Amino acid sequence: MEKRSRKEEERIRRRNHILDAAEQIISDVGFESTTIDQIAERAEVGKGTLYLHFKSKSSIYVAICERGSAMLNERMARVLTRDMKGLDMVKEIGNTYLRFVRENPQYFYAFNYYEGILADDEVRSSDIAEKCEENAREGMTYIVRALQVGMQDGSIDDSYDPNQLGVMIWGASRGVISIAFLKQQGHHKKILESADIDLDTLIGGFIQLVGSGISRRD
Amino acid sequence: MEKRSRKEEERIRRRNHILDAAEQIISDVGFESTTIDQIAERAEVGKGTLYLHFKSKSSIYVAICERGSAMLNERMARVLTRDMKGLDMVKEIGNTYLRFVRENPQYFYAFNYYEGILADDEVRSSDIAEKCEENAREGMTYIVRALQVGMQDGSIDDSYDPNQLGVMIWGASRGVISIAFLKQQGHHKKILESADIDLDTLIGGFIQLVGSGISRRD
Amino acid sequence: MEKRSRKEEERIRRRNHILDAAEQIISDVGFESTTIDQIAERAEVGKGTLYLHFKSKSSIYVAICERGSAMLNERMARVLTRDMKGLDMVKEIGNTYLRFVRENPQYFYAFNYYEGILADDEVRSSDIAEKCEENAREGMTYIVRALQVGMQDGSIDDSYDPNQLGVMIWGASRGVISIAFLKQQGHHKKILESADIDLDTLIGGFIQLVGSGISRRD
Amino acid sequence: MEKRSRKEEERIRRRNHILDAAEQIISDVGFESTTIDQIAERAEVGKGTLYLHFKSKSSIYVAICERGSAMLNERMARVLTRDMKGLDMVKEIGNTYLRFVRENPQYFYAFNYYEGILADDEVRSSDIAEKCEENAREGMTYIVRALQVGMQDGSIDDSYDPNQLGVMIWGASRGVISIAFLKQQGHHKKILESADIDLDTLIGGFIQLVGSGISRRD
DNA sequence: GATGAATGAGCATTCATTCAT
DNA sequence: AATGAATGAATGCTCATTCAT
Repeated sequence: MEKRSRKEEERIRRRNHILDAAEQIISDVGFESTTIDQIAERAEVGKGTLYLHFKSKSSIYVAICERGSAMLNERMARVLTRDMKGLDMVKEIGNTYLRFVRENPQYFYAFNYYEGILADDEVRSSDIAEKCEENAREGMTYIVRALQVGMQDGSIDDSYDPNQLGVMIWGASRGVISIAFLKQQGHHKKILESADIDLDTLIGGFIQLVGSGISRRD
Repeated sequence: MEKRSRKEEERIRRRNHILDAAEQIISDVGFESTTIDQIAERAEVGKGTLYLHFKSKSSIYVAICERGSAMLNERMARVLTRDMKGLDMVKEIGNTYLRFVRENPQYFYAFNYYEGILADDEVRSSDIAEKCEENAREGMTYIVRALQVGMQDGSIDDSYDPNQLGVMIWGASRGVISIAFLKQQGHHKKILESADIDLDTLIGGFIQLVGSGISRRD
Repeated sequence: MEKRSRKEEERIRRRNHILDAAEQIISDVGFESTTIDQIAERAEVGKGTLYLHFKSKSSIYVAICERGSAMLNERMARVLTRDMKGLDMVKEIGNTYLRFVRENPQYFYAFNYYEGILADDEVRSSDIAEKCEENAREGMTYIVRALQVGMQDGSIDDSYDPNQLGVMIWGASRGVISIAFLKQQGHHKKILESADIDLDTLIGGFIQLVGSGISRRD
Repeated sequence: MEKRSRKEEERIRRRNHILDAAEQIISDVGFESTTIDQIAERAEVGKGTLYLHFKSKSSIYVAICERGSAMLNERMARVLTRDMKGLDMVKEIGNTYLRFVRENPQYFYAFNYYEGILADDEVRSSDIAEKCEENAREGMTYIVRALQVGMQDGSIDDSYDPNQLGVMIWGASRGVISIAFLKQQGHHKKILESADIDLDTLIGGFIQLVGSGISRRD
């Protein structure tokens, strides 16, 4: 059993090594223009080796999404264990999300690109895509749970449907962070510079805006 | 001058005809898999003719963005002329945005795709990209103006910076609408169906959420 | 109309030029190991140009078969116009076949390879494959007609079914010529050299054998 | 010596096991698309193990030919031991061949494929290819022997050279059977269906044709 | 100006073979 | 002996762009 485990471990290490390389290349040149050759070269493995671990280029991308969403979920789950009002939990989940994408921008790009990949039915029905969907659902749940807690403890306006509210917050957060990232890349310079905005201020303000929108008014 | 003008007019008509064709193809098969040949065939012009009007495939995409953002701006500008409270103006701009992307989904995809294209320096520094940026800035301004009106007439909390708030609302709206579109395409089924959400409800709720967040509390 | 015709002519010339090149390469290295790049290089055209004229590699092969079978048919048809007994016609068709494959060995390889290509449904249902089948049917008919003539003029035993007999002769000829070609390539050396056989003697003997088999005995 | 023999026996068993697997796969998917991985999996051995027994993929194919031709020879040899006229022996050898390819179509395909493989000099000079050639020569001899018997007992026209006649009959038989197989696979439908032909009728007729061609006329 | 034939760099993927364990 | 992970050369095909007419 010892040996079996060693082998399996090595397999996973190799797989992660390839994903690391892929993430680096994607960060450098973007999803669209990343090629299999580049990934193989960066990972210092043969091109064929990639296909031992992943069925196709798309499935590498999906695997990156899976890895990223699992990491993010882990962090968000931890917020729910803390002793605070639901409203603060929601805000804290927002901050967690922000920190995560700051530290791991490649995953943010991956998440955005993910939907485009799923056009391929082959990929869509794969185990890894399934897991990816499940992760997304789970992440969504953390937001909804925090909202429910807040509605229960009175910190959040309970006239909203928590599921719908969760989706809105999820989508809106993606959008705002997306804008913030565009700025980092130098896009929409005129707009964003005129507003004198940095990532933290923008997201901070947004969390406050949402917080204000959902908080109970007495 | 008459003849010159006639010629120029014909040029613009032709250019718009090509863009129409490109939009149709993109609506049918998506941005990534649209080819120059398809566009030329649909436009009923030679492939070479495309290159008389556009420097590259990317520049066609940028031109579509430009056209779309100009159309959107026109509609948003009209909201500002109406006699209503600033808060309602903001909401109405949101509704205008929603109606626009419902009626012209191809532009929504185009806006999202646009940023990816800008990686190409050649495109980035083109006149048309410049105009595109200018349009985005202008659109942004309409939101800011509505916010300023609201802060002045007392319907909107004036403790926010209107520029920052504008960016947030812009980004958040994009994100929420993006989610709604994903649902239409059948993505994230598990999450979105569990929340029992349709486009109108989601956006309506979101506008209410933002409205609630920014409205002045007495 | 003049210009139109010139264009079309050029197109056909180019197409035939590519087929010439393909035939040469196939003669040199065999069907299986011929690559698109080799054909393009030999034809002195870009790789993409090949795909302007042919949908796929397989369709180039089918086109070669079509060209070859059309040429062969033309020659066989001419035999039927001659003033001779049916039995002699059959023998002369055999000799015509022999001369054809001697002068154009590449077509013999092509015919043998043809069936393997048809596995691809895409190719199988193409216009060119259709034409190829039609040519094969037509060629077969020439043999059957000669047999019918012979049965009518009393030179051929009319107790056979001419259609069945035609298929047999067709198949047997293919087989014998195939053996003869193997010898040319140095295969089955031991067998063939021990029999001290050259192509002409072998085929000549075979034609005599068949002739003897089908001739009427009084 | 006992132990040595045991080992050797095991080696041969393993070798044959691999060939069995290879034949099965080839029957299923055809020669061209059979892969080493498939063979290894079906044989339930590691891919590397294949290379302990066979130098290359081609040499597996050659080994299949060797096995098949040895089996066929065994059957044909038995015909020669029977008490019958030479002409009937020839016909019976024909029938034996027919029965063999009906029961073992994979060998028929293998024989046809064999020549293509021999282009590779490496394979051509191998021991196993040598043996294959020897088998073919031996099979040829059985036909020649039967012809000689017939010429001696007066049932076959002795104006032919028996070696040449043997080659013709061998080649022609291959050709006719090949046609019959094509029909089974649905090729040349138009031709073959118009002749209303089944395998047995075709081959039966062919044996009769040859028999008639070679039989002595008084 | 308008055309579309020609181009060829670029790509994802396959698979026979090797070799360290 | 047996294995199977690793390899990378090789391949068919695409498509944005050019340029001679």
